[in-house]
Amino acid sequence: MTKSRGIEEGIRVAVSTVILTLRRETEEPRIALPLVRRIRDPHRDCWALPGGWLDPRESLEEAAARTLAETTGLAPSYLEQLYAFGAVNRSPGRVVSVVYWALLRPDTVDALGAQSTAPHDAAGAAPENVAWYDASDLPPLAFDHAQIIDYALWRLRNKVGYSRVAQGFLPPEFTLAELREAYETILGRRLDPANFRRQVESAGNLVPTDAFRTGSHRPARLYRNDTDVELADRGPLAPEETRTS
Amino acid sequence: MTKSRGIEEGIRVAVSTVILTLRRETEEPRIALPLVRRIRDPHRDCWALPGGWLDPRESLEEAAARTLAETTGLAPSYLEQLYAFGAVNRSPGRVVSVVYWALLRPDTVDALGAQSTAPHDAAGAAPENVAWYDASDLPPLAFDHAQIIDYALWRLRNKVGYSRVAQGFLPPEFTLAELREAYETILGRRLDPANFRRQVESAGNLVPTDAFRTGSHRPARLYRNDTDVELADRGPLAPEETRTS
DNA sequence: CCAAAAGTGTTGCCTGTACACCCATGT
DNA sequence: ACATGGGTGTACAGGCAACACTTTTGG
Repeated sequence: MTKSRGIEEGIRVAVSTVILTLRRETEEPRIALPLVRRIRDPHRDCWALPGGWLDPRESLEEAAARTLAETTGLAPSYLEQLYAFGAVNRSPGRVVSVVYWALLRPDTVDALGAQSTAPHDAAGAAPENVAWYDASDLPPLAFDHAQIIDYALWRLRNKVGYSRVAQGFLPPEFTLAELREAYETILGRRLDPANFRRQVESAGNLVPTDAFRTGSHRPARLYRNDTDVELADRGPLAPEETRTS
Repeated sequence: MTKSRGIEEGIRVAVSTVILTLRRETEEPRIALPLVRRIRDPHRDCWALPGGWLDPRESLEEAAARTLAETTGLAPSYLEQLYAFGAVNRSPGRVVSVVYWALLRPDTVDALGAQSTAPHDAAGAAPENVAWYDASDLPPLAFDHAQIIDYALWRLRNKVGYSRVAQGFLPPEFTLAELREAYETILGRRLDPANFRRQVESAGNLVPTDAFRTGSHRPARLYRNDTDVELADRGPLAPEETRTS
C-alpha cells in the first residue's frame, strides 16, 4: 500500500476483446472471430485481438465496447470480462491487458458484408487489416493471444451449460433447431432434438410466438428471448454500473 | 489501437486480495477476513482490502501474494484472480484494481496469534492497522470493496460445488467431519454426513490415511489431499506461468 | 406417397436426498 | 450403560439420455 509509488509509471492498461460469432456459410456452422494484423513491431505481421489502450475517461467495459465497434462497426449481443493478463514478459514495456469476450449475431455481421476471410469494408470506421478467422483454424497470433482465445472458447462452452448465452448468436426470433445448432457448434457435439426441446422449454427462458419458419419441411415455431433480462451473469457489477458510471 | 496514446498516463494499477479463512473460535465456524484501516484521505478511517500498487517487475499474481504476505505474514493455500474493477469513479485519479481472492488455513493463522478483532503482531512485517472481521459483520468499507467481498464470497460458494477449494481451509490431514464443516460454513446450510461422505469419496479426491483423530467419541479417519494437484481451476494460465514468468 | 424435420411419449439409468440403522469410543 | 459422532444400507424422487413414435410440410 505504501510501497513503490512512483515506480508504477510505465505500466499501461490495454483492453482487448475476443469477439465471437457464428459462421453459417459452410455446411456445418463454425465459430469465427475478427483479428487485426499488427503493423508495429512487437509481433509485426502477426494477428492480434482487437483492442487498444484504456482511455482514462472510460470504464473497462466501455473501452471493450468502443474497440469492438471500431473493429466491427457493431454492438455486441453479449459482453463479459474474461480475465486480466499481467505477466511481466508478455509484452515489452509493462502492459496489463484486461480482456473481454463478446458475442455477435451473425445476421448483423452479414449485414455489414463481412464474408470469407477478407477484411470487411462496410459503413463506419471499419479499419483495414481486419479479417475473420475460423476459431479452429487460426493464423500465427501475437503475444499470448492464442491462449486467451482458447480460454474464451472454454468459457463459452462452459457458460452455455448453465445460462442462455448461446442466444447471443441468434436474431431476436429463432427456431429451436437454430438454437440447438448454436449449442451444437459451441459444444462440438450433436444434441438430441427431443431432449433439447424439453430442457430449453422447461427452463422457461423462451417465449413462443405465433409465427412459424416455413421452408423445407414441417414449419417450425419461432421463439424469442424471455424479456430483456441478461443472457447470463456477467460479473460482480450491478447492472447500472455496467452502463453508466 | 492507435488511439489516445499519451493520454493513458495517470492510470494506475492496484492489486488487492480478498483473504478468507475459517474462524473456529465461536460455536459455529465463520468466514473471516483481514482488512486494513486506511490512513490516507480517500475514505480515510474506513477499512479496505489488503493490497497495493503493482510493481512493474512482478506479475499480477505475485503482487497479490506479496501484499497478502505483507498483511498476514502467510502464504495462501489457494489464490485465484477474481475480477478487474475499472469504473471511472471508483477512486479519485484513475485506478484499475485487479482483485484476487485467497484462502488461508486457520491453523497457520492461529499460529501467528491472530485472535478476535485485534490487529495481530506476529513475526515478520505484519503491519499495524490490520484487523480480522467476520464476513457477515463487516465495518464501513472504502471504495467498492463491500461489493468486491460479496462477489468473492459468491465465487467461493459457487466454486465449492464443483471443485475442492474448501480443502484450502484445512490442514494437510483432516477428518471428513472437518471437511464437511468447512462446506457447511461456506454454503450456510447443513449437509447430511452420510451423503457427504459418499459424494466426496466417490469424487476420488481424498486419500485415506492410516491415522485417526481420537478425542471425543469414535475415532475418525484422517484423509489428505489427493496429491499436489490444484484444488481448482485457477484461470487460463499454464501452471508454469503462474509461478515464474 | 415419400423424405425429412417438427414435435410427443416412454423407458431406464444415474445421482442426489432423506433417513433408518449399526459401530466404536469416552465418560 | 449410554450418549455421541463415525460410518453403512436402502429406498424414493427428479433429471437426463436414448429412442420409438406421431405430425406436418415440400416435392
